[in-house]
Parts: sequence; C-alpha cells; structure tokens
Amino acid sequence: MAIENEFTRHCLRLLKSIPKGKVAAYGQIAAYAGNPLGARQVVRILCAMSAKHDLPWHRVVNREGRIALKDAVGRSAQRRLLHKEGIKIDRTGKIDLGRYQWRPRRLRLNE
DNA sequence: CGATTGACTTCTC
DNA sequence: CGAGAAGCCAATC
Repeated sequence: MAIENEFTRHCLRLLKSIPKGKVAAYGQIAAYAGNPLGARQVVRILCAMSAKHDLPWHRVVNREGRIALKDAVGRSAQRRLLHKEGIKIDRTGKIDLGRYQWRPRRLRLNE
C-alpha cells in the first residue's frame, strides 16, 4: 500500500532528511510539508509508520524543545537516542533549539 | 455522521 | 513557570 497524500509524502521526506544530531518540531515539519496546522498529523505519521519507514522519530520534539512522548519508557528511550547523537538536554529536560534545531535546505548559510 | 482522541501550539492568567 | 482553555486536523469509534 502506497503513500496516500502529498502531505504525508512530504513529511516522510522531511523526516528522513533530518540529519543526525539535529531535531525538528512537529509543527515545523507540518509547516514545511504544507500544513502549518498539521502538527498532530505528523504525530500520527510517526506513530503509524516510524518503524516501517525507519523514521528518526526520536529527532522530533515539541516546539519548546521538550520530549513530547507521554509514555515514560518511550521518553527515556528517546532521551537516550538523542544523547547518543550528541544532543545535550538540560536538567529540566529541555533541548537547546537555537543550537540543535534542524533547518531544511540552504536557509542556513550563515550561522 | 457526530464524538472522541492525540508524541501539538499558542494564548491567558 | 505552571495550569487551563481554545484552536486545529485526520483517524477511529
């Protein structure tokens, strides 16, 4: 069964291109995929297809730079994966977005 | 077909 | 900074 709509396709492509050591926000992915209000759809995609498509689900956090997962086990797993990629998380559980947030394409020339 | 439900976001207080 | 409410969207019931 193939990918149904364009939005989903874009999301998958974006998600797969998040480089190691960087993170993105749900709403951010949704926006680049064409639906600025589709953060929850991104969640659904991750939930449903992360395993099947080998998506870097752990590189997606909420807008604040915090792990959005509710499940305690999943949260620690994500924390571990991120840490393994060199992403630092402060003791309040927050990621420094200014430093780690992914920016698609060439908008990140200077920095 | 209306109600419920999220790994969301933004605004108020 | 924390808690609540409201907005948003698609899958599921």
